[in-house]
Amino acid sequence: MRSLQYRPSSFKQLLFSCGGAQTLARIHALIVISGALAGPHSPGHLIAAYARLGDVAAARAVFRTSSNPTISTWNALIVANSRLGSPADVLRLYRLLAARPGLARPDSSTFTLALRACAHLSDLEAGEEIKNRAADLGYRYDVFVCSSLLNLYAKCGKMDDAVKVFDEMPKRDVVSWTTMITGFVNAGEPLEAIGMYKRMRLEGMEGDGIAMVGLVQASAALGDVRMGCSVHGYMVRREINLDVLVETSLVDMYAKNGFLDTALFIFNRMPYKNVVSWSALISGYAQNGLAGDALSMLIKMQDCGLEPDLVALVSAILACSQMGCLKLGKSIHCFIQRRFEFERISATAVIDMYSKCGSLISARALFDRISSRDLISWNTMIASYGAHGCGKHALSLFREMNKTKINPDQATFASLLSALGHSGFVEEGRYWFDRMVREYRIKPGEKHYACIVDLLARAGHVDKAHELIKSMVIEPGIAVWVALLSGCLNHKRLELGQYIAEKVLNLNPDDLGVYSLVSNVYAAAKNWDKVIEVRKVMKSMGMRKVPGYSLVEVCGQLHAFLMEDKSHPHYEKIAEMLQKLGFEMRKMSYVPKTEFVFHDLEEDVM
DNA sequence: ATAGGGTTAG
Repeated sequence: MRSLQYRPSSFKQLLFSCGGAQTLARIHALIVISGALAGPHSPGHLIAAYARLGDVAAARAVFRTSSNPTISTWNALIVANSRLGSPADVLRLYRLLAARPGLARPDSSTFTLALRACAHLSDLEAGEEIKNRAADLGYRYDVFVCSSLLNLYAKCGKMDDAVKVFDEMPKRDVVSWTTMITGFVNAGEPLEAIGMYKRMRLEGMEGDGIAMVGLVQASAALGDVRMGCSVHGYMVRREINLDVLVETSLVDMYAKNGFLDTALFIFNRMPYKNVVSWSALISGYAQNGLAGDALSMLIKMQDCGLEPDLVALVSAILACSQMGCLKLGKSIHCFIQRRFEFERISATAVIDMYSKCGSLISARALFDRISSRDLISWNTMIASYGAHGCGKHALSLFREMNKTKINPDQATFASLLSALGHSGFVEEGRYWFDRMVREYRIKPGEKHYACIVDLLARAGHVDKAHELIKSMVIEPGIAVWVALLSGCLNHKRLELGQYIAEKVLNLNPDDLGVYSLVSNVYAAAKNWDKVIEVRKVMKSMGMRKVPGYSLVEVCGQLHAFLMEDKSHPHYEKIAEMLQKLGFEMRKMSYVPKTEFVFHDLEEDVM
């Protein structure tokens, strides 16, 4: 370093390669001693070096020593603020320059930095102003300026405007293409994103790792693991560096779509993982119903010394709702409240958890605390009422929702119709189904038909339900037929029931409950050959599949009950209580339907 | 030599 002391032009290189704060301080000292700052050399590089280390205070201090800062010196200071994540300060500095032309003339870097700050703040208005100013100064078609403008539009949900700018660009590079790809992914248009990539390849441009992240996300959104896999292979073949972000997006793509082994394999081999990588895996487990694995991963993450972020905790909440772990769910909720700001997404997840764990009151209390509810928060609360058999509450909440600016979607109606059905509100159900189609212009899907068929069939309108199915535009699936079938059973329409049962069996259901219903229909019709046949299928399935069970949490302890399961330590007491309850219910004139149930079950429980 | 695009959740 001593030999460099008197050669100020070498400082530039030195500053660029300098590693730590201490080295930088020494170089700074040398620069001061050599008198380089007083000379014609701009302190921009020194400021930039401090910016790279995130030391804005030092960057500012150096800036203040400069008497006539050039635009690069200004830019260096702006970068320092940008690095620190202070977009408001970036804009403040930009405005200072814009307001006083005598200071220094903003260049492409200045505009780019300012536009990026606007994207951070989602400030379209400021962005437009900057864009116009940039155009005036001759930067209208600058690739950097345009790319940051594209990004601003994309972040503000203005893909139409982004497309306009993009199409007018005379030159595009990998960044501008990638901005469009990512923009479409985030806009929920993965097919458009893929289309962009194809166009890019047609123009002879190769994508890099960041572009691949966009494609991996698009594959994940489409549930197209084959495509995701080929993107993965492409990166390996082209020796694109698989950094944390790329690998995390791969873990997410595989995990989300049920390929948890693959996801875990990649995850385990990641040389460096961060909180986001862990969260991606945890959410993958939770989304695939592997609640236990999700929770044990959360614990493992903490054992590795990492603090779970909100995403990991929301996934853990999801796991709790699947397992009915009210106590754990509550404590995670408290943990979230202590550490994070009140936030809509996590609140909605917690509402769902409380509801699924049986605590409807807590769910509603939290719903009332959300000040700006969105579609999903409304849908979740309406579905909660439905699941608890509170059709009235679901309907009145739905009416309240209609007073807001948020329009119900197909999920809202699926929840509403199911709520009305479970409460036996036949007329209301038919009424809202009708309005959904006519007024809200929502095309009924499988779920809606299943709800309405269930509702009609339950109320004894089996033929009407059958007619509705025949009038369906989409191919009726298992759910619809099962709804009708169960109506047939309840109303002793066994001739039709057997015909429907046949249809259901032909669709190869994957659900033991469906076979059980089919078997009951045949049993009611005394078609014993068929009963034996179906039970055989069930038996072979039972070996492969985990049968459904109910869970209840008592004092933080989970108790699971399977069909015909006597393994619980307090089985005797429980059976005794069940008998008592059955007796009480009969006294209140409730007549349980046991006539179709298998004999062994009948003897055991009733 | 300064600047633009990237990972997880209801």
